[in-house]
Amino acid sequence: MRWSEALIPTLKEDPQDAEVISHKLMVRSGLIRKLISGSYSYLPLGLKVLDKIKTIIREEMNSKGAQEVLLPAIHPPELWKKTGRYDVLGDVLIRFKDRHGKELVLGPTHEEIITDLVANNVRSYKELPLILYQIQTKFRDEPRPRFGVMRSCEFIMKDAYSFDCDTAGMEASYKKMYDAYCRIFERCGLPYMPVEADPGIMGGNVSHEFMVPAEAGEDKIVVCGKCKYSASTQVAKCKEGSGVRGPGKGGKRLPIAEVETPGISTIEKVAQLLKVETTKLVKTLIYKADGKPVALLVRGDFEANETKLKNYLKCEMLELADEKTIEEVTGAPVGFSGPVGLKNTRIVADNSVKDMTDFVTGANKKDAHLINVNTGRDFDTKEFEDLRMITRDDKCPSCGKAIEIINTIEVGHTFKLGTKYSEALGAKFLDKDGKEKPAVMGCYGIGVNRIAASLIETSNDKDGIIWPPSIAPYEALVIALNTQNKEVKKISEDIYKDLTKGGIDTLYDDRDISAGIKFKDADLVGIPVKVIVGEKNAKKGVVELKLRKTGKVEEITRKELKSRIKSIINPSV
RNA sequence: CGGGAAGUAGCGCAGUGGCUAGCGCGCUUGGUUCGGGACCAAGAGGCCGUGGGUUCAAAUCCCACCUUCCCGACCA
Repeated sequence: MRWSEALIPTLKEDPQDAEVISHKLMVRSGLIRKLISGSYSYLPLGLKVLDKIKTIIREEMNSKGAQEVLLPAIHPPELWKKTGRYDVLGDVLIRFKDRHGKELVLGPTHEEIITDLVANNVRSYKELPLILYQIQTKFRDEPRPRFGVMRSCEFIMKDAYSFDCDTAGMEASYKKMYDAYCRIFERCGLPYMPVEADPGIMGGNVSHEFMVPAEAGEDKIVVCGKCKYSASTQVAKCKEGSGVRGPGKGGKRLPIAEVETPGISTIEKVAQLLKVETTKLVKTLIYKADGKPVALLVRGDFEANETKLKNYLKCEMLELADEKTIEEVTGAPVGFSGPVGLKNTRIVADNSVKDMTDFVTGANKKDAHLINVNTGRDFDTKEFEDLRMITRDDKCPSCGKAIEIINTIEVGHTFKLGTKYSEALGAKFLDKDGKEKPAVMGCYGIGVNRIAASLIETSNDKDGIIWPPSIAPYEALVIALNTQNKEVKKISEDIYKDLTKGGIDTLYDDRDISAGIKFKDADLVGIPVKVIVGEKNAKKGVVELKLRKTGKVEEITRKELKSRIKSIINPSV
């Protein structure tokens, strides 16, 4: 492609509405433009990147025997109602009506649709296993689209689904996809790490997230430098008693007493007023689990982990109770809840509360707290579990050494689904033993746009993007420094044609503008290999080859050029 | 949905009651340049987010709404 004919609107300055680096650089380098919040147009250069990522994904999927399909984006709500996700997804699911008044939804993901397809077309164990995938646009009404294409309402996802006769088969399919994912992210040049994660509303009990460490990441994971343990903070187990500043164990059991705390309703303020550490307080959080109130107790300095609570309670919907419910349950306004005297409410407690004695809680009474509360004496619960968020002071749940908590971007997620969808949608097959069984499923997602954004997030400098050859919009850029010079122009043209013919994806900057602009644009757009044709070198019969990543310069004859570039962009050949 | 910020030329911004709304970059034309965002000259380009109000007079003050960004809530 000739730059003079291409639509590559680069910008000198950061766009006013971009905050994170990848967003700024994607806009500045002419990859994307915003239409509305959470919805972006891909310009020629941006689309080329997406296409290269898709090609890598297809190659790796196909090599594992997965077959590509294309499912519709418009779905009937009935399928979503069958699995209950019509309600669970809530406002995220975009709903609308056609001209006949029939309700339709836009696909936020495709478990329901693919399972329905398999249910209608697969009858026998002989047709399994099956792995189907597609690369398609998903629609989600995100509560808060953010960071350019990192979290958008319309995005491209590669989603794959495996169907097997039994759990062992599913495990094998899962392994195949897991391996393919590692290959994909590796080939895209991403520093990724797979971590244990929570399946959330997808269902199933095991899932892995593929994370790219980046400051701008929205997710947090725990990593252990010693034993390589890594997990999403949502699921990372807290070793009992491993949080620092443990509660004062033992001691006397002092008589329970009420203290006045007018208008003091936060943990910090109560601790301040009573002149005690927040570790002497117990937070009481009232939740609604499938509509029923549940009280969760957590030591004052810890944070509740709703994922763990939800999994422990085995409920579909879990949300913090609203003010009205809290008043009904506790008889007091928000901020004064406590376990003592709670009626008709299940009380569950985090392990951090187990050994605490003489602690502080709300009194279930406006402007009052209780001191010297003791489990067993003043209230009771047998339900102690790991229900809090891990902190950086916790110890590695695997080896007990220090851990780190880092920000990451989720670029992929794989799930062992089991039979949740196949049962709900009737994806059954006749097995060898003549019995009808539901297919055992797995599902596997990759955010295609997110791969591009995460790469930029982890690979850039003050001048712009640094693409790896594998997903760069072009592999090489030929710069004719002075297009007015006949010789320079001729050599550049020849090189451009020669490289292109030789199978190197080449962009040719033939614009009649100053060299400085060409260099700045080249660095901004970040094409890995620059071939610079200037007057002086032309006379010497050489051209200059400069690498974006290292800045390394070599002078090279035109004869050697093609094979040298090939060895750079594809080292294995 | 709660808190905060912002909307003026394609982009980045200035203009806080006054007469024809500016600056830089970009764009067009002509000329000079040509190895890291060159220079000269002449141009084009604005419902000052929308609607209402206050005023002799509003980009500027007031109200409502829309849009965007950030933090939180939420999130596969």
